[in-house]
Amino acid sequence: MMGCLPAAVDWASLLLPRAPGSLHVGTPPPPVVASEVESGGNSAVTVAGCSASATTAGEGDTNNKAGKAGKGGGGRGKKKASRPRFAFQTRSENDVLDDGYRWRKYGQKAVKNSAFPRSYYRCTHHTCDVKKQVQRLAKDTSIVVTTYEGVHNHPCEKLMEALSPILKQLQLLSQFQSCTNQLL
DNA sequence: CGGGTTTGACCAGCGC
DNA sequence: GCGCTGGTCAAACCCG
Repeated sequence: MMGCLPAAVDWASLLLPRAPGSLHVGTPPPPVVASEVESGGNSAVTVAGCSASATTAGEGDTNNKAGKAGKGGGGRGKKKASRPRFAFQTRSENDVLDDGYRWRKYGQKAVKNSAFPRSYYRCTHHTCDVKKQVQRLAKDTSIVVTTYEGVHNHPCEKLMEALSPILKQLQLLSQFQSCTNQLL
């Protein structure tokens, strides 16, 4: 794919505890129509918790009313598991933002009120059952809505690799602060 | 050849 | 109860 941590995503800010409305993890907040947060020139990330409907689109209708021919193979259904779920909008040319994890696409659906299909991804890690949905906003096609479901139960090498320099800087900074405190 | 993507079909939830 | 819609499966296909 591409490099880790594209510039379009302010991952550092995502990882930090933020004010209410910025990031919800695991708690089903009220329906969110998140406002955009410009961070830089070309990047915008909006984090929104979501309980049921994470998409807000408003036009088009390209659903597939597939004729249901009888064929063996089915046998699944949707589980309404109340897993931690959160969504955020990214202004990006790429539908799939590289968050450091490896994802395998397992489906794509044309959803109602959206000219763009919704893609379904699943974490390729054996023990991990995290899913994510990716969809472009019909209103603003430059905005990609990514909905994560579940929490990774394994480390992300790429993410840690990317964060290690930042962590080192933080450690140095904390050391520096403790030194200055002693001097004062 | 193995892993990932595409795509058609099935199934269940929900609204009317 | 029925139809619509979203979510998922799995075979076929693609690519390194």
